[in-house]
Amino acid sequence: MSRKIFVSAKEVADRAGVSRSAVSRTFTPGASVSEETRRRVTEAAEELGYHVNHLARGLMRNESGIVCLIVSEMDTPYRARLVRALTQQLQVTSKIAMLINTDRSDESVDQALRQAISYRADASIILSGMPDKSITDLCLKSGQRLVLINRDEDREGALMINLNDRQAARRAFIALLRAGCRSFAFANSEAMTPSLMAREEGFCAAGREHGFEVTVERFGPTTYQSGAVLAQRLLTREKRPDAIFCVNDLLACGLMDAARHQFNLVIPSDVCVIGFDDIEQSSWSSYNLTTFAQPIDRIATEAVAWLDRLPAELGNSQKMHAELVWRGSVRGG
Amino acid sequence: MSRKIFVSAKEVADRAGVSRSAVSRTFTPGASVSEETRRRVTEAAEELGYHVNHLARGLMRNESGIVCLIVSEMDTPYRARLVRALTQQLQVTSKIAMLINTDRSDESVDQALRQAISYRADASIILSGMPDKSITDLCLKSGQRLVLINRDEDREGALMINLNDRQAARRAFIALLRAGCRSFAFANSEAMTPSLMAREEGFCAAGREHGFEVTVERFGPTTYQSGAVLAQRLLTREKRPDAIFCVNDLLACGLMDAARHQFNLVIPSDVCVIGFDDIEQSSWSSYNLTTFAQPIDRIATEAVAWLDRLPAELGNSQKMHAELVWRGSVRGG
DNA sequence: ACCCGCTTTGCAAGCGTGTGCAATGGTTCC
DNA sequence: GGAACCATTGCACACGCTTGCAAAGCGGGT
Repeated sequence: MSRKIFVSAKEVADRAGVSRSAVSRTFTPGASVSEETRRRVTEAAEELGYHVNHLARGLMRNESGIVCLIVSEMDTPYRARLVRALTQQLQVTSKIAMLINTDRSDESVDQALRQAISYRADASIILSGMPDKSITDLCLKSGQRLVLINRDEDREGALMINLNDRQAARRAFIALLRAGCRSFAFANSEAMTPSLMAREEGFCAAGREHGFEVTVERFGPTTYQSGAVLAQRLLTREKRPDAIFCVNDLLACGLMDAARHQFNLVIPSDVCVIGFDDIEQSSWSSYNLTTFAQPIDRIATEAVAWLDRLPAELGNSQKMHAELVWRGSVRGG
Repeated sequence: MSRKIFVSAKEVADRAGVSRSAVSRTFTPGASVSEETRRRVTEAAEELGYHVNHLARGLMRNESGIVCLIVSEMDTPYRARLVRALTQQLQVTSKIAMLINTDRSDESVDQALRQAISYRADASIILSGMPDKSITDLCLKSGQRLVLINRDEDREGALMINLNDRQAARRAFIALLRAGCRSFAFANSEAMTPSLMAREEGFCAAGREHGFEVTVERFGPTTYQSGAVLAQRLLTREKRPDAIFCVNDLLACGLMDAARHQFNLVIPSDVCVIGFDDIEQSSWSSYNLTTFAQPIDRIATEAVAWLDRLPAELGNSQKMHAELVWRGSVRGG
């Protein structure tokens, strides 16, 4: 509760011998100020260490410059990279990221959006979870922009950025088929988020179309540890799969480690593996995992660019393409 | 530039048939409001979707509730975990994290602090880089709290949280010595930050005390890729080291992968490795790396707790203890 | 009936800005 | 010289909130 004593425009004005408006205008791009007064103001501001109060400015302009990033488990490699790309991109367009962690309860996405409203954020970008419609409606009605990344459910007025998960999954199947695999499995978590389920469905559908049945196994959260459990379940079947598509690189890493160290299998000769996300670890030589790269920078760029668009051109759905990155966990390639 | 139309306290007051003060008091813990009016106010607020404007509140109270996290390369496993822990802890004490990325130029830490001042942040927590003294002085003079994590340089009035890097490094040496190693190397990056250098110095000092010379090699940024290069340099020496202390787990992973896949060495029988940070990957069975765990949660808790302390008790330095986590990359244990 | 103390409530000032409006002063053009 | 124009500047109000202050209401004790 320390008394804060930031220097205000009034003090700068006094020191520079001008009116307070002059100070305000000096720091407002495009405002009318003579070269002389601008010089004197900036000088005085420099000496006093003056910085425009963005809280007050936001209050007046009705535009805070704040954008909320709502995310859970943000130390996950993929999420961390996305958060990094987003904050960076926001700064480029002179906005600033407010980070809200929704690790705790389920309703906390709603809680997070309430915070966003309280701080009069210009926009919220949701990377995890799905907020209630009532609260997103309130956001939109209040004039707040909303971006949903890989969230799938429809929200009129929001920007929705999604991957072509289904198509990528089909592509994965084809790749494994061409590699000579004949017994296919899909390793999923129990998170059941739309994009994860889309990958599962796409893979199974592709299998059926080619006359193969796909073994699906689901377990726990989408983590390395779950990958080990899934390996346990899949690789002990009497008909051991020779191709496993993992819903996620993290899972894939866990599964590969278990396959090698517990079951002494060789990848890719005994079993081929494909992942999703292209996290950094996938390129590490212990994994060398063939996987799908999300266009993270493009996602971030598009999301942020949309925030400055006029409401007129609110085309509200962007489909992104996940590119297959060939590495050593699939034969041939 | 969409017109925002958040609902204000005035509207709630009108609807509830009370004064604007009443509604303000309803949302101010500890203020004097009768049960009856509070009920009517909350009801009206609920119907209208009212949320206190934290910008305006911050302006009045001179306390924004905002805390800036200043960090570069935040998708690095260790940093990401720290950021997560900090945001979570901040939310627990009903503050909110503003995330500032300083990946770009060198002066951008200063830039970041200017942003923090502009948004009248109650505090700034610096995880990367070292700001100029003039700007930190301005922060402190303005009544902003400052926390430096693993930044080492002195800043009167700020809280500095550091690890016992030197001591941990000595501990690493002892462990390797006890494992029977006789040829020691230290793998460092060229980042040269105080804590990394402290680890190097501590390790070398311990070596000298026991009559061993430690081979030091430094290369590039503190990444997985650098680890591979360092492996190249260290493992091709005529007297190949049988113990390598890596400044960081990321480096260690890269080094281990190169040692195994390029040089066909077995860990720990051919060479023992110790890392630092205990990132998640260190526990993955491909690495199973003996390393030092930073007390991330405690760091976050202490940092955030300090923000609420009275200025009287500003003890400004906290030494944290990094705990050795025994895994399989060192013989014995 | 009166006074005292306590809780509740409204009024109004103020936080640090942005900006419309009118006034000022200078320059150019006829 | 006067009119017309333009850039610059200061005044004052607004933004949405908190909070000190005083007034109002109320109950109880004498």
